[in-house]
Amino acid sequence: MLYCDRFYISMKIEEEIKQNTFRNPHQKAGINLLFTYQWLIHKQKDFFKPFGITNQQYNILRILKGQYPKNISGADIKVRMLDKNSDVSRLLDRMILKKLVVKNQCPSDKRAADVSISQKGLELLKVIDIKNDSLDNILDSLTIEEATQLSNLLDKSRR
Amino acid sequence: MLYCDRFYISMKIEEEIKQNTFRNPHQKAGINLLFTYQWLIHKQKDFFKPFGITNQQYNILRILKGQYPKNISGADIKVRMLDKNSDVSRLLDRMILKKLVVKNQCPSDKRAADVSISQKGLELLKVIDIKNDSLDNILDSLTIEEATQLSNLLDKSRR
DNA sequence: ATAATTTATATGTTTAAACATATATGTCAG
DNA sequence: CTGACATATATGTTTAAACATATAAATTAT
Repeated sequence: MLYCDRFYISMKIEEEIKQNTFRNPHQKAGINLLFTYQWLIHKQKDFFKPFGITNQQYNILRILKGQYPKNISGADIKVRMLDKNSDVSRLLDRMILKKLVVKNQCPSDKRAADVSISQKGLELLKVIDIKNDSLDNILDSLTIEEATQLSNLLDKSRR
Repeated sequence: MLYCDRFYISMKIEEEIKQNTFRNPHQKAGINLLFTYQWLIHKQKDFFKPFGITNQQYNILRILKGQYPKNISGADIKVRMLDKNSDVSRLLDRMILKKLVVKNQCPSDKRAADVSISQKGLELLKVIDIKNDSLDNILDSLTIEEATQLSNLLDKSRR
């Protein structure tokens, strides 16, 4: 966590969006989820910016590293992604331009792609991993128990 | 809630993104938050689509209705928005084209805009409000206590 | 009063999201 | 084997997000 953030006073969602009443606790939770996402995603964006990649690109690198040295298809990447509506095809195009990933036609299914992380991609992840703590620590005002509880409530939210 | 959803079996985040291990509970909570946001935002997008507006446009309509019949400036809209990085200027342009909002120059501060919801905007909100339940009910697998708890944990997440 | 600074909004540009459609390969029923 | 359908990916187009910069009015300092 950045030092200056220690002086940041946390605000409730009511104050953050200057709205004092909500229809019900469910509406409030939903709005808070949308707001907190924006808060988190912008923190993450700031974190990734010096490395020249976006959140989604990092997400793909992580997925590919998890499979390394195996190849994986674009469809397989998609089911592992956080945003299932991602345009994987063009996301990969941009990452190929940066030489972070390698793509070939899959020999056993000529429709599919064989995608894997490149040496350069692995090295980038290694550099990012050194600073990983500051990524995880974005949420460290929660205790371990609270983080677990939050995750469980989010699972339950989706039915 | 849609009838067909009653047959949907909720999955934990591990299954949803096919990732079994996380660095720590905080990383897991963060990933779950990003994933659940995507789940929620796409549900909401589907909800708003028949009305011809986006989530952000609805958000602005709500804000303007909250002030109605008072005018409010673009900057004031921004501090009330869920996404503080919104391009309010062009968002309003699009809504003016749809005749959902009205914008004039503020006489007491000629830099500022006096924005208010139009009659057409109010009527649209009225139609949407009738179906509001299905918006709030997106999260109704949570009890009232859980929804409150989730909201509190989200507040705490942001320090 | 004037220059410097801040604030409110607009605009230009690049990149990505959203959505529909196309193409090519694979699978399966008959 | 053939036709119908499913799947994997690519591409075209429209719209919006991201970011920098510009303009104009208001505020502040000197």
